[in-house]
Amino acid sequence: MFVLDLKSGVPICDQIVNGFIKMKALGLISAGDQMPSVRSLALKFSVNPNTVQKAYAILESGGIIYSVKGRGSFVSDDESAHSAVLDRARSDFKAAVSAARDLGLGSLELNKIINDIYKEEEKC
Amino acid sequence: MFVLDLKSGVPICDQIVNGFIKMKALGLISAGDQMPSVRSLALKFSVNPNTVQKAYAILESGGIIYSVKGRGSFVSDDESAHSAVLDRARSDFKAAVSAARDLGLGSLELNKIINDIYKEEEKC
Amino acid sequence: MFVLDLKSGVPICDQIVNGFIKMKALGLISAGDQMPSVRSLALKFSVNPNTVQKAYAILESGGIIYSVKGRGSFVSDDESAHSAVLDRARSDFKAAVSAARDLGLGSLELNKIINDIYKEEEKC
Amino acid sequence: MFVLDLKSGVPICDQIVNGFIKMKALGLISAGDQMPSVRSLALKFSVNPNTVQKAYAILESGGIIYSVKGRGSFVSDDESAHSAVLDRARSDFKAAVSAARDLGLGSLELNKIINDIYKEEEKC
DNA sequence: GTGGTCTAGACCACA
DNA sequence: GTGGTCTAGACCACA
Repeated sequence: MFVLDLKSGVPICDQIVNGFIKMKALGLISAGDQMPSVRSLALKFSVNPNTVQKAYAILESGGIIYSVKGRGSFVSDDESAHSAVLDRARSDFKAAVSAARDLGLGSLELNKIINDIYKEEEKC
Repeated sequence: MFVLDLKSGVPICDQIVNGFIKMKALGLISAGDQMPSVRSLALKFSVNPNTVQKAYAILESGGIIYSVKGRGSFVSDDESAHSAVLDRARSDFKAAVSAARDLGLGSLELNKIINDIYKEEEKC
Repeated sequence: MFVLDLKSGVPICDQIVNGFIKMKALGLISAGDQMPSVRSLALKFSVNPNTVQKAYAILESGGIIYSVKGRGSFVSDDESAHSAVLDRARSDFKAAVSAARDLGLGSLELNKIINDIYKEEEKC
Repeated sequence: MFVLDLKSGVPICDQIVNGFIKMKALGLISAGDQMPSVRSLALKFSVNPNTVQKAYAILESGGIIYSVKGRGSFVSDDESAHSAVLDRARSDFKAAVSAARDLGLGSLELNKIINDIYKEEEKC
């Protein structure tokens, strides 16, 4: 399970959305798996249920999960929805690379920044 | 001159700041050049003059431009400003890498995207 | 037999009710036929027995089926039930028309859609 | 402007979403037009600003409108987004027609229901 | 002024 | 128990 960083400035809601997208990308959750209930996740993260609800609504509108009243929320088997998310992530990243290039940063330095950030992750 | 994208979600103020930084990086404006007046730029972009004013203040605090009372704002020749710009670019890029990582993109793929974009530049 | 679509957002209970009504309309079940037991259907559909029970109660209150203590539920031969089914169908259809109208679809287009679908039937 | 029916059972939020979609379909609002502010619409409809906010978020996620912090919300010029909404409406309506047909309703009766509902509108 | 996020808490339908 | 909607009200960034 992922962790929230309340001080990061990134909306809690988005952190939850991204957390589950990453979990699916990593294979930690798969199509058909039941999501934790809105209330239980809110308790676990010590946030308001409405915030979790909003995150789940975003995931559902993106086709990543679906909800059944009275039963719970489940990971969708719509792979195109998940790949659409990754496509957008790639395109956002490309824009960031172009912006960095335009300001004069070299490819070697960008590669180094990436490796530093990913190495940092390994430590955790 | 650069264009504003109101739909992008990026604050107008930031877009103006980044636009001038990029113009300087690309050599479209140089040390000593006079900046457009706050009023004229606000009219041109159809935005609130306060927003342009704020962007100029940020550029000035970063040493990119300087203002002379009664005459206007000018592009600075302060070389230390250049490194500040690069720092800002690096920090923006780091944020983009973290965002991509959070969505499950691997470092290898990011490195590949960078190399593709920089190779494309060589062709030009 | 019909299938349930958990992702559709339509309450499971309603889907079961509609499924049997449709089966009767299509002649797949007839007056006197025994209904599957609540438990067996719940197992088959992997839903809560209470949900099937509720669906059967709705079907019974509509005169579509009747239950005999200790023996099970059976398809009714009550003709008045048929008109109740049609009433329900009409009211569902009216809701669909209102929804389409609210989104700006015109009556001419709706009439055309109907005619297209019914012409398609003639071919079969 | 459209009106809300608080007794209808249809979520207020959806009524607002559909209201604007219909207004766009009818040409009452066009690409680039500024939407009423969240607060002013909440006041006008006597509903909570959060409810309007949610409706606007749904419209934005569907590409119907876009928001600019500090400036307001505007009708998008993404026509494909609007036609996607209409496409879904058509497909929902087709499903309703098929369901009605399967239960034995004739095309003449369905056409009559449509005309009755649309005539009712004319009176208003 | 504008939109965006979040908490707190109520109430509903559905299983 | 589950998710969904809504109100009330606070606080934030941005223009």
